[in-house]
Amino acid sequence: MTEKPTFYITTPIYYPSDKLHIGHAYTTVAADAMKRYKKQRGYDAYFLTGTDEHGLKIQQRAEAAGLTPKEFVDGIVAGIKNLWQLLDIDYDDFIRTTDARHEKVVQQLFQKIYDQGDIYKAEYSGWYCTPCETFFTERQLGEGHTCPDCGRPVEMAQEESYFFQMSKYADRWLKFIEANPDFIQPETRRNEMISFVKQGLEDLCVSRTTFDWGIKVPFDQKHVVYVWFDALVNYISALGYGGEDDEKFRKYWPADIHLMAKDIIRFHSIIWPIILMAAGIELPKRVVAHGWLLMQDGKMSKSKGNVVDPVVLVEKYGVDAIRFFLLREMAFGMDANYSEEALINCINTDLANDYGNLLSRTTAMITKFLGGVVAPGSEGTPFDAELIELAKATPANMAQYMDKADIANAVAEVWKLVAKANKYVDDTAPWALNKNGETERLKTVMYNLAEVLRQVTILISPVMPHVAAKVWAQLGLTAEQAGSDWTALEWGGYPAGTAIARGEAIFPRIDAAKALAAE
RNA sequence: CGCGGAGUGGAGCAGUCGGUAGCUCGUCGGGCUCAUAACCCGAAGGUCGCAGGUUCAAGUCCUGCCUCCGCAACCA
Repeated sequence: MTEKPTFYITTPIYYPSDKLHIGHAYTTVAADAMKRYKKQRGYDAYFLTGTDEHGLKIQQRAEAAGLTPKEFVDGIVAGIKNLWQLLDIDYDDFIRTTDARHEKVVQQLFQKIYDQGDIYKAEYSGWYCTPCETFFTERQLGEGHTCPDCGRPVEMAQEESYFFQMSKYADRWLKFIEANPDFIQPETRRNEMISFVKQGLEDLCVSRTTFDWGIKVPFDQKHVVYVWFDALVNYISALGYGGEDDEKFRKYWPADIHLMAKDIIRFHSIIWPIILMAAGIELPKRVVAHGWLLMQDGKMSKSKGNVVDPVVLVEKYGVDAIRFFLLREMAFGMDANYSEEALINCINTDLANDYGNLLSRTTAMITKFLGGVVAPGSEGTPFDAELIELAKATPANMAQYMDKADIANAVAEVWKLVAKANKYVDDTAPWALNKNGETERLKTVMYNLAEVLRQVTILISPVMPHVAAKVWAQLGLTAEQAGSDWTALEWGGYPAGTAIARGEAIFPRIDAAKALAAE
């Protein structure tokens, strides 16, 4: 037995200071769809997500709630795992930065890099808000040098910190990026990162003494490891890097894709690779940044009170519909506008009218005209050839985008086939064939439609994991007969002579006025 | 002169090497009647932010300007 090729994909680890919103859901759903797609194509795909649980903000939130930080994050993490279950996220591992396995690796790496002289002690100075115990950058400050959180004036303060000598690696980083033009995607982000590094890199502050909810610096217990040196390491600590059992690390690293939103591309494409360079570890293959879901009034944020809770949407519209909408609407790397109207419109047109209705009209005709049994007839026409040709080309068309993490266009390719099938119904006019008693021809048409539906459903199931079961039931197939991976895409896989079973609409149309009024 | 992105028919977006401006939704008209008032066909609607420049030819390249958005290290 030959080894399957591996595919390792990650989402960022989320900060559990609050419930997650639809944006987090987007990142995770996208990663999940890519993992499922790779699995379909025969890869040994591994998908990691998790939470970044340290830091002052968590400590403060916990205190406010009268809990220990660990108790506090345990509660939030339970909610996050629940959300991923609701969204059908098939992750292979969930790393928490409070896991012992993670803390060990962070300390080990910190020590190693310190020992080789790339971490040094110095004074950190910045704008400090004493009540909030937080440093802010010039840009983060409010009017007249005030704290963006509490609004009180901030002051210049100093603190002893450890610094990671990133500046030393800037040239090596630039050379690496030049040699690996696809490392950062999309290209506009790559250009952004290059120009950022060319401006000159500052050394990174990697420890703090102003709070203690974090991983202790191994050789200086006063200090706690600061954010990125802690969080980013999750991608390898979860694989058992540096431990006695590092089988997963050897198998899956380097990661194929680190997926994230554009705001944290810098950390993943600059800081993380440089940490790895310093540690002598191989770099990931690609860092992919997607855009944001924007609300009518701009960026989603707690202060604007415009965050969208994915749980509510899933309960209202169903998992498949939400997943489909997110992945279809968001053009690769770009921001997209979110609105519930757009969501409903997407469900009604793409899912109900195009796909759902295709299944509905197909099963109705098979039932009415052919007594509910599908088997190919003996007569074909150029219309058939055209449809079959597109069906055969669609997987490759889809793959061309999917392999670039451009899910929206990948879905669009599948939908071209759905549209073609709807047109095929009009072109062939099965009701006329029925009237004229052209049974052989009619059988062929209906078979082709059933087969296209089978193909489309397999192709779209990484995006909508639930829909297949419903479609198979209506097409009279068991999951085994229908097939689930790309080897099942051979044209003609629908078993001849199958009795179908008409059913309820898989995606009922939504009355927009009513749905929105029910807010 | 801090950095970057965006400005294309009513809305949301494509436009690769410069060569008659496309897609989805919406609107209007027609067709069909198998279907979830769904499907199919057709039409209207754009001086491609503004002003210059290069060119036989510019949404596409160059210069300047205007508007909006994001970003400097714990908001996907």
